Amino acid sequence: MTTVTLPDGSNRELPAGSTGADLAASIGRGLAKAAVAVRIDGREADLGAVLPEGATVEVITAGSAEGRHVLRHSTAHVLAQAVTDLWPGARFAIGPAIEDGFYYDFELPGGAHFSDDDLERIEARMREIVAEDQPFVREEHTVEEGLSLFSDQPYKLEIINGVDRGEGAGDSTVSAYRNNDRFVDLCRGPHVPSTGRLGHFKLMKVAAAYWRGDEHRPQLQRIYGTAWESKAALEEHLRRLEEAEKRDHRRLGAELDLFHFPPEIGGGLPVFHPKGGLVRKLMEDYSKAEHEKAGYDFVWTPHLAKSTLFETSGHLEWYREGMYPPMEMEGATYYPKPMNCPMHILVYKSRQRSYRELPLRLFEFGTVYRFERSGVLNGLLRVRGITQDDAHIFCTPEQLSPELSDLLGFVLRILRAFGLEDFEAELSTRPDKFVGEIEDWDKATDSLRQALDTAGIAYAVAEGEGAFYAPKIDVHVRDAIGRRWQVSTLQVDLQEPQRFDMEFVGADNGRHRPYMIHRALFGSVERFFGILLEHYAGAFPTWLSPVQASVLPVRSDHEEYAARVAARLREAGVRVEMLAADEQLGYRVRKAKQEKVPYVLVVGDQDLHAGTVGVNSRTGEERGVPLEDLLGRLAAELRP
RNA sequence: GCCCCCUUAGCUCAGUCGGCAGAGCACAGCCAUGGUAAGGCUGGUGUCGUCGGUUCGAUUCCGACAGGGGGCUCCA
Repeated sequence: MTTVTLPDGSNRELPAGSTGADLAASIGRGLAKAAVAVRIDGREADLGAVLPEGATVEVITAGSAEGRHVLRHSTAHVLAQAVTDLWPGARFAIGPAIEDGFYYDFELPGGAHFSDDDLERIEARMREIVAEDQPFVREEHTVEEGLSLFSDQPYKLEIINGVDRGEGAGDSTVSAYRNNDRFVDLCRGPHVPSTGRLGHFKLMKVAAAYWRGDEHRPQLQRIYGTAWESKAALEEHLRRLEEAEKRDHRRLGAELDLFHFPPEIGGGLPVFHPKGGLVRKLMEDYSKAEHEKAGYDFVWTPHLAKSTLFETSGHLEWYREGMYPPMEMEGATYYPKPMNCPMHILVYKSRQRSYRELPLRLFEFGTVYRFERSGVLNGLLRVRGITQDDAHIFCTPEQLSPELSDLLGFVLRILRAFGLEDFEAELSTRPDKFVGEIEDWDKATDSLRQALDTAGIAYAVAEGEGAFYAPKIDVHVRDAIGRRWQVSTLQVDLQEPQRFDMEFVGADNGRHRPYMIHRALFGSVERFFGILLEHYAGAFPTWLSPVQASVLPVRSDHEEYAARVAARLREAGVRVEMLAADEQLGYRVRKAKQEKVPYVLVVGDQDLHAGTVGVNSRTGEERGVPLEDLLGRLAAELRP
């Protein structure tokens, strides 16, 4: 007999030589059906693995996160098999499970490329493999055997050689999974018992990807797919993708007449139309008012500067490929600014500073220009002319920690005002290559950590992921459909104060180096605009809506009353428009609703005499609402 | 920058197995005055992304380029 411990702490006795599948079956039929793998003493293994005496064993089911991972990875193997069937001699690299699916990287004979039509052929072949219900048979090989088995697969050889060098935690063997005489793939596992367990998948797209993510190494053909434990889960996923497409800010930008990207201007350079411009102004006005209350000073700096400034700042040394090319003028070389910080530092340095005026908080909506590679542009989310809501805070060493805590609280408060509530932060610490002193890094990192603890939001620590000049906090938000976006960033710059030889006079009458905090709250106004547009699916909250109320007279002879209602709302500070009765009422309601106007107000005979309006809002429809009641409701929604 | 896909009316798209193109919405005019998501009739609209090649003839086939989308890489 073999005795194993289940996750709930109970023991179970099984005949000697029992496998994970036997265990699942002994617990229940449902579990046996849903099982795809097991975890034995914390290590994932195949369902067919023999259970050792005394082990702790957990059955992994298809619908769990780990189970989906196994399904997806197994589906990736089926993909590789289908590709090698259709393109004999194809080389394959890696095929991991990823969020929502999997991919596999290939190199086709003769450098051929996959087309979209190929995806259909491959998917058809995959379905045949699933129908054949081929077993996934695990094989253990020595490194030498592995090298010989995969002698025609250079990418696999590189992986095996990596294992040999100790990257595989000292293993001197490699494992492979064989489906039939023709197909065997190097893999750590685990896999589902057989291909018949798969089937709820779809190949999504083909893309190029560099081997090991290195653009100097060969470019491979990557196929992406999605895979789920049931038809319903797959369909739900595809439905979510459709939903995301409906929310696409580029589509909404056109439908709601907010902005566009004229090809005449160039990629990544949007123009905002009147309604988009108004939303943007409302965002900026609110932001400015809050910054003013929080003790910021407003500065303005130009878009160009001489090369010497960016030599001093180090941007030309470190960031040249991200900058627009230089312009020669009267013997000097000018660059469009890629960042605002050097200019703000010059404001600081315009005279001698005393500790008494610190912290000095300089704020600007500063438009910077970055030469983003054409392939990375992505609507408003990635542009080449970026308006940062940028501030630089200069403070004494003693002020650093309290300032950062206040700052993070301020950032979160403003984000909440825009309807974003679900935050996750990331604290990035000192990388291997860095500038400055370790004590400064430690102090800055501790202060950032303390700010996160004070704010009480969830955060992860990304060890060594900081910029070479600064540890930082990145704030991510989740939008209405659960997607994660990086917005705000707070960085403690450990380089620029040095490079610009910044100083202040302390209480001791000595000269000291200030600390410098960079921070952007929206990140970029354009990007934040795009995120908000997708978050709200175009239906901005009332205070941000370009048109807050539409007044619709039922017939022409109600137009005079409608105009009085509109005037009354306008006096109360509501952005209101009237849709005259030259079309049917239903048509005009539809039009206003499609424009996402939060309050559609219908006035007719009843209202004329009673001084009321019909209110069709996002929460429902009401008839005969007294105008004064409506004004009261609206007043509460005109501010964030 | 690299790979795949796309580009036909203001928008969404159909179409021509090579013979100068179409539907809905939008727009304009007229009629309809209608209590909550498309009333009716009439009408105009296109260098079929650009340039080149093949052809008697190219929007259609081929190539290059441009713009857009999805990825990769990058994001001091």
